[in-house]
Amino acid sequence: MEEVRETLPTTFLKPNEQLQIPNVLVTQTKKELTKPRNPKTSRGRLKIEIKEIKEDSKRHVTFSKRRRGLFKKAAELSVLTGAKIAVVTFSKCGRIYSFGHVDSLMDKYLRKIPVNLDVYSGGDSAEEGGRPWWERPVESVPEEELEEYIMAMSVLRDKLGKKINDMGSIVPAWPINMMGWKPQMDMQSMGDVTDGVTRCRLGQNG
Amino acid sequence: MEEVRETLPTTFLKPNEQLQIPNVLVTQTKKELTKPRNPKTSRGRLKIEIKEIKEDSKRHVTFSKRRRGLFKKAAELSVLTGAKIAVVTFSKCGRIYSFGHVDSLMDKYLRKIPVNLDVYSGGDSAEEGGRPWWERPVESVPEEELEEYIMAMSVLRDKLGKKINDMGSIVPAWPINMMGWKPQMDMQSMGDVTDGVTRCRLGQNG
DNA sequence: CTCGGCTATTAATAGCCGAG
DNA sequence: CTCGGCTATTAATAGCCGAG
Repeated sequence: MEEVRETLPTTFLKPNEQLQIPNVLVTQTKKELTKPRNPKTSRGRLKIEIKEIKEDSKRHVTFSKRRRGLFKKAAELSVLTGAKIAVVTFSKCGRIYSFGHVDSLMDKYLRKIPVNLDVYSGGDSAEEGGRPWWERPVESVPEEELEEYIMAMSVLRDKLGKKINDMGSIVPAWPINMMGWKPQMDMQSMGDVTDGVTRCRLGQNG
Repeated sequence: MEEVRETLPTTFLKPNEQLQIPNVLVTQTKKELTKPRNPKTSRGRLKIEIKEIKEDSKRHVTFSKRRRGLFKKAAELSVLTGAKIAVVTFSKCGRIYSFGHVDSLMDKYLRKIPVNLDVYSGGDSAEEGGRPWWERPVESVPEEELEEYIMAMSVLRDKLGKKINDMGSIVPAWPINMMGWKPQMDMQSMGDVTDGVTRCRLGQNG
């Protein structure tokens, strides 16, 4: 694997901090500073069970790493097959990361109502039904009932598309950079929707 | 311009065919049928360059395989970190595959205007700018201009969410199964938008 | 032609350190 | 505490084969 110096800055984008552009020079310096590792320091990649990681710190790291991996995969797939791909991830803390084409639109309007639609009952009753949630059918969702709303949204989306097409015809597509966004909503309203969310990062500090 | 052959291009999910649940027994049988492989038959995974695959057949296979891989990754990330993830892939032929939470909504309304928004100029001028499209900034897109539309969509989305929340509170989330969808639009209208799309699978047959 | 299944091999990443 | 960078190891997958 080559030394991909990701220009992915400031992993999580704190509200008060400024974006810091990483210098390539620093990388080299850091590498020299770290003392050569003992031959058997790392235990290598360990096999893990696919279930929710309880420890906040660990989960955070995993989210960050795997999200990057996921985006890379998406990028590769897009280039290899010429497909258009959109990926959106909502972290438990409510942070939104996105990647891809349609994504740009997604983000823009999810920014308004981030957690509103994704109402979980609370815990992870995911695998209790015998199958994880992503393998369950959608039969239980009455599609017809939603048609009217969807139609309306389609019309709006159509307008939106036309407008953008009009303005930004220079750009092949108007993607968004890999980047974290803090949802622009108050913690209060978030608390209304999902109870545990606001306490995501407070468990260890408070 | 070639003519459309009578064979339906539906490789993935013919409208008249039923989804077939794979039996475990069949697997065993097949394994027995295949003769034991020569010790050095497979060359193993070969390193490939990340650029568009020209051969249609090969690209198709890659799309199918890597899409599955991507969805699996997304699923794992979702379970491990408790994040909500949505992934949408548009194949070059216009087929839509989706995965995840928000996704369900995405699909529903992308189904109406699939290729409309993702107007490519045509070819792959992706990497000409020095960077691939997904690493470019979005500065060139005037966000403010779109606010009104987005606001309108947000309102609609809000309503939609409430309605769903009202109806389907039993379901923890209303995901969509991994599944291929043929976009429900005529080839004509597709031809209006992107010129090359309709000729996706016709190059080798005619 | 088109796709699922099979391996050898590459690519992703879990845990660990060190710095801030 | 929080995060980037480093390896040993697991997980994904390119090409191939056989069936429909």
